[in-house]
Amino acid sequence: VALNPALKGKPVIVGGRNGRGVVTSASYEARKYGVHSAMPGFQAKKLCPQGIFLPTRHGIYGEFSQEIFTILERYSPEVHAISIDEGVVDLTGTEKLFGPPDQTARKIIDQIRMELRLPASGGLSTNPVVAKIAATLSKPNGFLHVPAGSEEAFLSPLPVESIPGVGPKAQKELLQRGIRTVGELLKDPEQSRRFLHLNGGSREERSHDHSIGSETTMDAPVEERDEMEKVLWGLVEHVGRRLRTEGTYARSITLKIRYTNFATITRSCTLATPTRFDRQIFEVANGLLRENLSPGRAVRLLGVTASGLSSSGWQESLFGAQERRSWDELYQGIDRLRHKYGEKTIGVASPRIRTR
DNA sequence: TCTGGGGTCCTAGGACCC
DNA sequence: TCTGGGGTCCTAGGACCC
Repeated sequence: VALNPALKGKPVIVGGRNGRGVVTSASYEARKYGVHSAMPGFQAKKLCPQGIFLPTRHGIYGEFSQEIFTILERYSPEVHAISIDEGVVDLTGTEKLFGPPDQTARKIIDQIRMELRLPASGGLSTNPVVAKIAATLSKPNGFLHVPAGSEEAFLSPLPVESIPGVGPKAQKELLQRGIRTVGELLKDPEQSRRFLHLNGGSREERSHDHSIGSETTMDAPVEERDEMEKVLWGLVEHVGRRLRTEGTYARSITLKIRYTNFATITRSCTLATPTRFDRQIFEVANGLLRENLSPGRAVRLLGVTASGLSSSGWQESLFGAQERRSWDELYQGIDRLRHKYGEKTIGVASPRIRTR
């Protein structure tokens, strides 16, 4: 709607076109028909045939995301991204500059609405998790303040699935113990520890081990090894490029295979030497494919993920620093050419790499 | 009509070390 | 004679989030 005001008030469904794929997002008008994110496209079409189906536009989302965080950072240096469109702002100590936190929070939300013409909601509390729950409850376009001291009273009547991290499985498990609300959960110390991380740092504040991955569902199931290798190369080039632009090396490579019956396996391999180079990543991923692919079964998805990332793979490297540097230079050149002339400009001479 | 793609976190078992 | 306890790393799978 920010880009096309004519869509205001219409049932808009992003993603899930052609019956393939799933819904990424749906406007409130579309949700009235039961359409929601992660729903298969054909189902959304059935529920809401008059829906306006739009393709996803990731570049645009990233641009809006940056603008959102630029606004958040006007009010505090302590801004933590929870996702592409959600952030936690620590307003501790900002009273002298901006006034009472609840007024500041409202101002932030207003600025996002006015400057970016995006709907925005927010929550304010003494704890990031409580603030997030409050923000979710205030949707759409609301604001909810949970003052200090009233946190427990606010949380107690809420269903356990209001807690971030409590999904259908956990909800069912808790129900079997007779726990429906957060208040009931709070009476059970063991279950509270499992699901409610109000102290000791919120989920989004804990240190995390980055990973960079790429996966794709093929247009049609693939049985030919040659074709799988071509797909794998595309994924590896994507991952390799991202490793290089982020200046990191990966110590582990994980291959993901999903068969047509949706059975999914992952197989990983940790290297002696961290890498960011397409050929090496491909060697590892293709080796994992060779060793783990069930013969004769058609594959619908392949994925490659790099993890155990570090910017300083050098010390532990078994490679000579010199050799590594020349590889780095080679791939810098490849990335420049691809950036300048397009992705198809330069590729490997042959996707068949001999492994020793 | 089949079910995306990007991630993080947790668990559990086994190898290995001291 | 039949087997401790603590810790780390690696692997695989699954829950969950947006």
